[in-house]
Amino acid sequence: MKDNSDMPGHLARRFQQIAVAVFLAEVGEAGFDLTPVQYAALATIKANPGLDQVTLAGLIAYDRTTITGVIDRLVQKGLAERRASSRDRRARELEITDEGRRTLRKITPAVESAQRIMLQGLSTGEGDELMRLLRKAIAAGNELSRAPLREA
Amino acid sequence: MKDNSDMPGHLARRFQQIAVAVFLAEVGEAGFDLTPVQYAALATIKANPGLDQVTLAGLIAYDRTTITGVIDRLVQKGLAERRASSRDRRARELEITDEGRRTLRKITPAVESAQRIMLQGLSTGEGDELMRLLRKAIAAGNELSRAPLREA
DNA sequence: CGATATTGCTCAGTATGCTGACTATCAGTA
DNA sequence: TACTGATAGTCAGCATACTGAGCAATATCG
Repeated sequence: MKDNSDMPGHLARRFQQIAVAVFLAEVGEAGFDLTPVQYAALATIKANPGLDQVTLAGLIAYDRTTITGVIDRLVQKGLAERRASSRDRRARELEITDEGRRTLRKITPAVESAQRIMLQGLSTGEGDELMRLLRKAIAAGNELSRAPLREA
Repeated sequence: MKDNSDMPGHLARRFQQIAVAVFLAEVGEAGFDLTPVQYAALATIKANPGLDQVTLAGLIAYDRTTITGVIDRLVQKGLAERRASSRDRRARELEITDEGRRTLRKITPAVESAQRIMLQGLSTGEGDELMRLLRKAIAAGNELSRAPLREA
């Protein structure tokens, strides 16, 4: 039988597990309580003010049923707002709050530090190559998950 | 601001997301209802008969609080058995059942096919290199998650 | 215009994963 | 042997992720 470490699926799970742990550790040490998922959502809301939930989900490849709870928590923490859209009464327009902006700004060094730590065992060239290969594999498999990436 | 695709953490999450979807699709098409986590646990029980839950968790880098539920479901499906250990009354000895063995045997082609599909966008050499880099990054970060890999 | 299809969002249910706490048991030592 | 610490397992609680269903609103087409 194959060893676990010969299975890309197992390696994917393990790398993601470490990535989340490192993110939470760095961000927590900086005094913030934000998950990787919440961070990505908040940063994307800031970069695309007024976007709706489906568009947000597409931009970061989340399932639309997952995003509901994520935004609930961002709103509950006072970092984002959810408003009814005037153009489409089904949709919700998302905005970042001033506190959300402040949090993003202050949290950035910890987030960047976390990205470095995840790759700490690799040289710079190896880290770049890993990201390139991941991007390529992800692009080829984009449509295979229920939550594919969608351009704006 | 950095793009998502420059963040190893985001790429990790996305690759894992696709890997799970591909696994479930291939295994489901073969007529089985087994998650990647359940598969890894079952295969490891088969390879290490009578091992306890903490050892199993270490071998596949699961949290010990997660493994309880995973084994519950394997037992519930009739694929594994959980027995009290005679040497240590705190511990549970895990065994695969005949049906578990049958399931593993029949599911293997689907699992291997899933591993290939995850890397379908890469050449053979690139796939090998991706796995090498993931293994290296994971080895360096092994102790950073609550559920590090532990040798037998 | 009206029937139909599609879309945006939510919800119930299930399965990882984690934190932190707790019980029962075991191991080492004074 | 009694005390102390460590270990195996479970549990409650929270946060992703997914499936599948449903509701309300919009878009499309005959």
